[in-house]
Amino acid sequence: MALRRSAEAGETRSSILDVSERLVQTRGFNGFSYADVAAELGITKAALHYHFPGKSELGNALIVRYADRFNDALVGIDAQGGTAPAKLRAYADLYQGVLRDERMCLCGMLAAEYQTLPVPMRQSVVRFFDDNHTWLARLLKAGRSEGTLHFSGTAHEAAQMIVGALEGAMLVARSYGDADRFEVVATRLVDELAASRPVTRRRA
Amino acid sequence: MALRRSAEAGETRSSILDVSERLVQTRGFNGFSYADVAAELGITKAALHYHFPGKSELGNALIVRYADRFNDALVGIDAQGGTAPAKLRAYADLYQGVLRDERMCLCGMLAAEYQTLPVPMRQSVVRFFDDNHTWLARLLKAGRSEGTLHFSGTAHEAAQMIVGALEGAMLVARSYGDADRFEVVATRLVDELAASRPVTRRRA
DNA sequence: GTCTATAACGAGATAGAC
DNA sequence: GTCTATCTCGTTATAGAC
Repeated sequence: MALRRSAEAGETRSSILDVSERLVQTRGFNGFSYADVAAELGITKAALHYHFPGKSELGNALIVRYADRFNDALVGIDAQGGTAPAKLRAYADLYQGVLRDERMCLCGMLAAEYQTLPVPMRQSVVRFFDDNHTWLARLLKAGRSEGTLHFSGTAHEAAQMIVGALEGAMLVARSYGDADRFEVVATRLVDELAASRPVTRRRA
Repeated sequence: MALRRSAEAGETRSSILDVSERLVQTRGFNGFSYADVAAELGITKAALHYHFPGKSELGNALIVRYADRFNDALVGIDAQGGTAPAKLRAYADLYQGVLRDERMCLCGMLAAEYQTLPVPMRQSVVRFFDDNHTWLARLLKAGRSEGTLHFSGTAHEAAQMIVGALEGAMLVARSYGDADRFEVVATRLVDELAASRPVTRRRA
């Protein structure tokens, strides 16, 4: 499809990852093929197999790169300072950016297909969620300490809820082709946590 | 695989739906085949095509049956009375029951694969979510009126958040093979809404 | 209603030339 | 690094016998 300029320094490799990533995020790991990627890049399937021996290796490389990029974004949020609620909003905006591209979170998509994934990919997906939970729990603890975030139960539980709520909101919003649906939920979620209110209840 | 007794009154048809439903909920619509279903039922693929001409028809029948069953459950919750928070908890328990079976919500799974689905299936998926939002919004409004549920914004927005949060919690919990993760989130969600607290904030 | 048989296609993957 | 050519298998689907 697209014209082919001569490949330089891992350019093909990253192009393959770019196209595959978009296809997985929109169609799922079981919903795209080497042929799709090859056609779009104007190369052959055999060339793909040179860079990634099998779909399993390609899939795992996708998750690792995605998780790295996501972690970089989290570091960036921490680096630029701001209040805990602002950081939480920035976190939600990461998801929103994905959805505005008409994509599902890569790992949210793979979570749906989890039982059909090669084992290495499964581990990478779980690691992605673990990293998110850890980062969020730290943010939530800090926010609670400084009195800017309020929630019941442990920070880790709240973190799990946030990740789940954002992933689920993306999942459903995509069926409506309506990113605004996500925005409403994300705003509610952040505002609920940032709202000043008494937290006077039991834990689960 | 399973032994075959002679088919009576639509029994084969419903067996096909049962097996297919489980396969879609665990592996996805693009992750199962007629061969899988046929093997498990001990019949041939050709027999499947007699009952459901194509995968599209089978898929749509799955959603319709699932949505009907879900709606029956909602009617059941309404029928047995109880407080709005109790009904909300019962709603969350519907999801939990699915997850304890190591399944994803059928329509949550299909939402992930949305862009690869035949158009009739897409419409049925959206209808499922619409029905859920409608039912929940009605419950939320009633709860707010009687002072047992508290939330900011419109009931419909809150309903969208609840559906998304439950779907997302299922999605992630399944990757951990840990239904308890869902339980924690569901309990938090219900408790947050049932908690008596001032609602003194702006809408999104 | 269910079977056998087979068509038609696409998937993931490999060998070996350039 | 990329190609052509090919292989093997799985998938959806149909024709026609029983």
